[in-house]
Amino acid sequence: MKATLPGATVSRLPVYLRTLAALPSTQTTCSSEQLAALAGVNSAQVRKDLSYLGSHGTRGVGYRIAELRDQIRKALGLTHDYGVVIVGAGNLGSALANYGGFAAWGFQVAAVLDADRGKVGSEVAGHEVESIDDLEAIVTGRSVSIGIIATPSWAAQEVADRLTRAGVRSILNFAPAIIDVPEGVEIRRVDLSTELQILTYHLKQQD
Amino acid sequence: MKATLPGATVSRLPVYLRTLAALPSTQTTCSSEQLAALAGVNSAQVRKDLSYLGSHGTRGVGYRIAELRDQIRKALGLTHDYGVVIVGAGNLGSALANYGGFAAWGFQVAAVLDADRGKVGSEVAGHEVESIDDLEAIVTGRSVSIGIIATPSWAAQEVADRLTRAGVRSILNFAPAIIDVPEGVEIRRVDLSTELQILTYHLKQQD
DNA sequence: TAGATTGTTAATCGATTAACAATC
DNA sequence: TAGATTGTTAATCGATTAACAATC
Repeated sequence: MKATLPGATVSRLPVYLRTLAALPSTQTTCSSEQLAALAGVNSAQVRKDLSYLGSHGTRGVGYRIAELRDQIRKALGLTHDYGVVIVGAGNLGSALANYGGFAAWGFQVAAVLDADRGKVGSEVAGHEVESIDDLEAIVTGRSVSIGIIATPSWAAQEVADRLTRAGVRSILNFAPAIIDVPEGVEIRRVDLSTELQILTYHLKQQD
Repeated sequence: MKATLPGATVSRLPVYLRTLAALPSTQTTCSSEQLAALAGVNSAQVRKDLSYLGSHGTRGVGYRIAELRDQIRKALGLTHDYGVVIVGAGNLGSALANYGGFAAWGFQVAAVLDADRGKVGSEVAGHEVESIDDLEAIVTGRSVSIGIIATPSWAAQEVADRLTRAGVRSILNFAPAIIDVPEGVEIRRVDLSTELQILTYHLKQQD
């Protein structure tokens, strides 16, 4: 396997993984053509992506599904569980905490934090909401490796600073703010209104 | 302005818009260098993106903030309001309905729908949850142009089919499913576990 | 004028995809 | 063998960015 995969390939691997999971369990092999159709991409792209994994399909046959699934999981680092801390116990934080898909992919919610004392102690998705004051202790003590920011925008940068100082190197930011993080920390942004605004651009184009 | 903007430019425009909004109100012009630093991109890229808009900055000075904001809004089609229907009143649907940023950018939640009769009639973010049976009537009657799918995966395709048949041409899909839509319908996917899995890839790379 | 900053070119980089030899 | 499908090449496409003339 190549030391680093192209970024576009990395972002398609999860899609392939979900596509494979949706295949009927009677099927044991799968062609790049079928995978491409289900994932909505080009079949040459599927083959190229998979070739980066050192995944060896069989010419004339296709890829063995079970083997391919394992290779993708390994490439993505999904071979063990990751502790996740959700910061912000509002509607979004609660929705995330309740998200069933977490555990299925090896993500364990280690804690749900909030700055609002009124929320601390209440229950969200089986987790007692804890105080953001304990962020550092929780990150260290519970081996948290991923932080999810579901706070208001104005609080996002400070939360990110505290997370990174505590050793978190991967952050998913749902607040509509651009956040600076030190070198070596990976941050991804999921922004609802950006998505909506991209949609409106395309709506406008159609008129 | 060019008839169509490069895709990458379209997805950066919302970021510029938010960056401009965060600038101190005493500032009236802004250089590509400053905008780039705040948005986290290259300044040549900012200038290129803005040149597509026919936006004319002033050499030696920069861009007039108010004018630039209006041009970006116009380019994105944010000059009028859009009706949005949220399908699925679970945690995620509720979080979306409660999302404050909607109205600020001209998105009006026209309805929140659910298939569960137990949820119909309950209140979510000031909206009485309505039955999914009325989807078509609501889309047509309330001029809905954007559909948000916040249902379980297995229901996502059918909801998309019903939305597009009712005339919706822009869909934001939060269900972790690949959905087929007819030509001319724009669909964007926001997938929490894909984002997390991309983060784990980078975590793995650092070890 | 001198300094600053745009708008645009041209080079580069990375991603996509058609095509096909290799081979099961 | 004949048919199917991979793995990879090479062409193409689109996006990024350094550099700088234009010009406020």
